[in-house]
Amino acid sequence: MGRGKVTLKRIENNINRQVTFSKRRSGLLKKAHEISVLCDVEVALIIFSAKGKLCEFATDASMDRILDKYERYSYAERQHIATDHESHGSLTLEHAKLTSRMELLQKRQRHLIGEDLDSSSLKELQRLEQQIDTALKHIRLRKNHLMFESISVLQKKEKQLENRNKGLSKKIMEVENELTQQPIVEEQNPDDTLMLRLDNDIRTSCQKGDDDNGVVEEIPRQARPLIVLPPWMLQYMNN
Amino acid sequence: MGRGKVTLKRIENNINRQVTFSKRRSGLLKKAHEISVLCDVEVALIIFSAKGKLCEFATDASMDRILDKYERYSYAERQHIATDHESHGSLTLEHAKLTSRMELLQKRQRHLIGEDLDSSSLKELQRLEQQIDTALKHIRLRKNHLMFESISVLQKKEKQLENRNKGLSKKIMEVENELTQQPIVEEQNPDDTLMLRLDNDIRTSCQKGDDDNGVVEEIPRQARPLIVLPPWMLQYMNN
DNA sequence: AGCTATTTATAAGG
DNA sequence: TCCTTATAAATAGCT
Repeated sequence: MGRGKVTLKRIENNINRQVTFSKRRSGLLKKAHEISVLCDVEVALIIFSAKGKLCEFATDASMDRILDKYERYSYAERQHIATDHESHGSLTLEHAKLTSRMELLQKRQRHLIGEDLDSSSLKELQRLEQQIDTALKHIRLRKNHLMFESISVLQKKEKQLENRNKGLSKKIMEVENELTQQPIVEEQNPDDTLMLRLDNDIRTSCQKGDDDNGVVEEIPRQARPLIVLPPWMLQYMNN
Repeated sequence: MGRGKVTLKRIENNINRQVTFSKRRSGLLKKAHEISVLCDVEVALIIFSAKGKLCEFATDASMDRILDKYERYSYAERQHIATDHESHGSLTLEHAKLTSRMELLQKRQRHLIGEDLDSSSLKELQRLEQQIDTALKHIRLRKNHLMFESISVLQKKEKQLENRNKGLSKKIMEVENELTQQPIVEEQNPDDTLMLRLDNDIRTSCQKGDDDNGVVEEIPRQARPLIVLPPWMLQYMNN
């Protein structure tokens, strides 16, 4: 339909192709619309221009509904054909992969927390035991590190507070001496009464991780500071 | 284009509508094909007849690729509109959920094997340690169970073999005694030389799981059978 | 983008 | 559903 006959072949002239695209695109959209109205059917039309611009038409059922329907329809068809497509099929495929991977992870996780072991062989159990043993070492190492860190921070704070208290006491004494015959009030850090000296307890409980002997951060017994623990930390000392 | 002008309105005559649909459908498909070839663009056309029959056309890029592209394209557009569709959207949603869940699982798994602990607090580490400790107990319990089971089976077999050997020896002796002056051949199960008496080793190594004392299946020292291990099992006795 | 000669699509009828 | 044919529509090549 036009002054010349068309051969079904890509139009090489860039401009011509562009123009023809424009014209035919509108024609196609119009016809899609017409058939949908005249014949009362659902139509979805998607056109990507060479530059990647999207142009679409869909019956009022809306594009998504139609695509959804299409997916369900064609899925049902190829349910057993198992054709692997890259894109959409791959989402389904991905989904399946993820699900199975997840199941594996969950199973492994159950094993790691000591559940569901009935199906495991002796060899698998052995490997599991070793892995968990190593894990335990790492965790205790990290825990000890955190605890000692926390402890030394607290000790520093304590020192600072004590020093400040001394300074304050001194000042008060001086002030009181200046004001003749006022009774001397002894200042004491109220926290001191709550602190517990737990050097030995810590040393034992932190090393309680039996096999850890070679792994625990070794702080030489003599070099290690006298550790003073606040009571809330006691819970972390027990297994 | 036809003998009469068409008005854009649903064709009420059932037959006519059906016929027109048929004709226009092929026309539409043809035009879709033409534009895709002539203008070198991607086209996807989906038509559902009134009866629900599917009719489709897609450039050789394949329907799925184009629909996928469309999805991505339009997803980018409505990224924040957050329209929830039933199937398609939910597949994507499912996918996202699965992915994030998986990441969680993987993270937890890393923790369980003692990796990636830097971000964990003291409290978390404490819980992890307890959980793993429990897991270790369960695993060792199961391992011990399997080993003792295997051992007792082997012992039974050994007994049977020994008895059979005795019977055979006896028989041979009798036969030999019958045949005057034949030299006596001593029969011995060749496996006997490979067996190792490891009662003590087992008892110590199986209980080596330190904290297990209260958990290990207690087989009273005296009631426990003398355990004879085949050499291949030795590897499972060491940590 | 608009024009128009021409090709194409298709409505109506069998 | 397919064929025919008159005619409406679409559009190629120009401007």
